[in-house]
Amino acid sequence: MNTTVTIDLQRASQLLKLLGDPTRLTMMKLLKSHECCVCEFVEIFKMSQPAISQHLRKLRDIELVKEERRGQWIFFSINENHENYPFIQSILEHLPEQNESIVELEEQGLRVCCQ
Amino acid sequence: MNTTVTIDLQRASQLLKLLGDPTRLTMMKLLKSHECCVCEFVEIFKMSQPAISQHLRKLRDIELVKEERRGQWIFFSINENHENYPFIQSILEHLPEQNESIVELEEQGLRVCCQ
DNA sequence: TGTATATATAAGTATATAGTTATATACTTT
DNA sequence: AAAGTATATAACTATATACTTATATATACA
Repeated sequence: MNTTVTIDLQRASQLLKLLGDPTRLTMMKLLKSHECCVCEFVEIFKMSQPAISQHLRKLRDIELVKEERRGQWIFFSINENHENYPFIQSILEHLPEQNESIVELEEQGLRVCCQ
Repeated sequence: MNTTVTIDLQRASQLLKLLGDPTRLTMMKLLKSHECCVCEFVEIFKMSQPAISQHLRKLRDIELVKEERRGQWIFFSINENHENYPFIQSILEHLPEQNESIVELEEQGLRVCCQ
């Protein structure tokens, strides 16, 4: 009896295509352990705000990430309830931790905290 | 002590981008358990020979697959010695077996055997 | 040697993708 | 209410991608 959950090939390739971009893949790895807002990503990736926003939209459209507004900021986090989260997680496991980017942000006083 | 082997993010996204195409992803899953030649893929995917050949070239360029000529045919197989094979394998594990395509080929007498 | 089969490659084309700039929207603060 | 900050979206552009068709190459076989 085989109880392994498999993912439809079309679906899997769609997810892999989305992760097949260095910016989005790094975002996912970062979000795995830290909530981040758009302006933090702008700083981390040294990319324009619209470029970051568009990457996040793709991740959100397929519901890999959730967003939550807190005041001016919109915080993004991993959607652990995603149907294919185990698949995503098994991919992210192979990637190096990205804590340095967060530490750098904190050192520069650019980490957004709005509690 | 953390002994997990991680993959550089640039490298990982490059691999994921390659797998982020339904044809190539299915090819990889098929090759995981069966050697196949170009003309078999042409039949399975109902795609033109150059289209198949070009997908296989991308997989071969990054050394995810090996090729071996036997007479007229060139057989492709998974490169289990690829540096990132564990990563690739952990992805393919989540995909449904593609044995049906092979069985169909055999039923139609289109499976190439050249021993 | 000539013809058929299998595969690769080159060149062209349509579409997808990732960025850009400009502008709109939403919230905060004064 | 006005100005500032954070984010989203629209429109545009350059490049990448996945095909196509035409042709070249390699092997098999009569």
